Amino acid sequence: MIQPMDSLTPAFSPLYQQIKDLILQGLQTGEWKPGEAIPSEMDLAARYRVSQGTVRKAIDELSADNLLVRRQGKGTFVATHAEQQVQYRFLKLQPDSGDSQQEGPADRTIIDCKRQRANADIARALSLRAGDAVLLITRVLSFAGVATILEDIWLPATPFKGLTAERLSTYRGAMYALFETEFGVRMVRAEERIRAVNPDAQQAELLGVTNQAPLLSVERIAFTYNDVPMELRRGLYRTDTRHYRNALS
Amino acid sequence: MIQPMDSLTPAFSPLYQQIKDLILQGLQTGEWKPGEAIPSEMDLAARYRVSQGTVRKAIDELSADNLLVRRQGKGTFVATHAEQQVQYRFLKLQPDSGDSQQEGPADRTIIDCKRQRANADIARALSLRAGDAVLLITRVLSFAGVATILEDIWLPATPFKGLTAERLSTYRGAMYALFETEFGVRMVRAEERIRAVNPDAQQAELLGVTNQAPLLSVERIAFTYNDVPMELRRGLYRTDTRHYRNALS
DNA sequence: CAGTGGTCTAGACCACTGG
DNA sequence: CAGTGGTCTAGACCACTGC
Repeated sequence: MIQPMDSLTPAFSPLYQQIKDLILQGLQTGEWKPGEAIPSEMDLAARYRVSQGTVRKAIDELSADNLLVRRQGKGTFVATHAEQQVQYRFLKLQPDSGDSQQEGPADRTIIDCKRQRANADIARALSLRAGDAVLLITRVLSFAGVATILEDIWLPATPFKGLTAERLSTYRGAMYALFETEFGVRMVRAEERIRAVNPDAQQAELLGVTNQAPLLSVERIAFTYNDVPMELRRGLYRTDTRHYRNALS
Repeated sequence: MIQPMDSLTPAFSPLYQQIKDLILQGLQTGEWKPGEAIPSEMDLAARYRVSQGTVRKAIDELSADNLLVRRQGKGTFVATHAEQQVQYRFLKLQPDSGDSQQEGPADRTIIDCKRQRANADIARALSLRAGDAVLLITRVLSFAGVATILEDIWLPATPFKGLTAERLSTYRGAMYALFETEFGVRMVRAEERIRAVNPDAQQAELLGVTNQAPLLSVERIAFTYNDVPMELRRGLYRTDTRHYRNALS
């Protein structure tokens, strides 16, 4: 039940926070799908019996978290990885000079896609049990013809049942867009751990470098709604003509 | 002059944006110094002849940018690098296991602090002219007794006139806190470019690693108010027991 | 033109802090 | 207790979109 602020209620939360949670629920249950419009602020205000300003504050925060996108005059939309200007929203590797837009899309080569049992590490990262089934995708990204990123991607097998190397190869668009449209899994945020490492012989071969070449090791865990981890990525990045860019504030 | 919204005015901006700019101006001119309280929302509303809600929206955005900090019941304060829980606000290197808080403060050793003329690279990064005077500080940070970070820090000589190795060594607290209190320079945001590299012989020596050891190269430009660059840092990070952590959303 | 989000106001009341 | 920021409302009007 929606409750106005009240210090006597043991665990009270502001109204806008409750509205935020209700909207979030609509997103998780798929009532509103990525790319679709949610009801207008006035409609939501009527539905939840609160003022438009309260709904507005809830939507403000959700759109600050990149879960919703407001478009003046049109409506408020569920954020999506498809139909986005930038090809890779979470990839921070940029050319040292010039714009990553102008050089055209990366060339993606699937090396492998197989079913495995998760070891302890993988299971912990994905909140699974050791031995649970996972998919392991290995691929290489090349920019301007140069192999630059080699990554292993682990996905829990159940939500991604039916994903094949074939489907990955033929899909045009970001992998996260495919996850949305084919499996209903939307990645919302991610955490990365970065190190400097040397590749092993096989990795060096795939990236066309020696095994003394220093590479960036980027381990990413991506989360869907509700902070549920749905992907583990371990990438090796060449940084001889590119760099990982980060903004601090 | 403060203007309400009006489509006929050629370059109009929302009232709250104008208030935001006015507050920003007070921060830049030092009317309100780091750590101090700014006037209450009601006072500012009266001063600028707008409603409290409009002031509130301006402060909301400034505090989202980490320029102000709200404290319910007390007031709104100018953000500061001093009196902060975390020792290093911009340093994202964390121990692989455990908390960076519990292991105690880093040991800081100043290797060198000298006056130089900026070369083209340094000058461009700091928006100076080649040949302008800069300070170059070289230091090593050690965690739990292990030399982990070696960094060169370039500062424009004029605003930091009088900074010495002696002062840097004796100051207890973050370097950015010293910049605030002694030179009135507050760092507001920063950009980093990260690569994997090998050290040269001298760098390897200072970090106690071989010159085949892969290291993180972190180049940071820090900005004060108004996007003015005031510091260039080039750091080498050991990542054998630590990692650079980043949150993506 | 109607419908959407965006701005602004005035006023009420709540929650938190410190004297 | 007074003073601060935090929440919530109701209503007005502006700016943008698409029909």
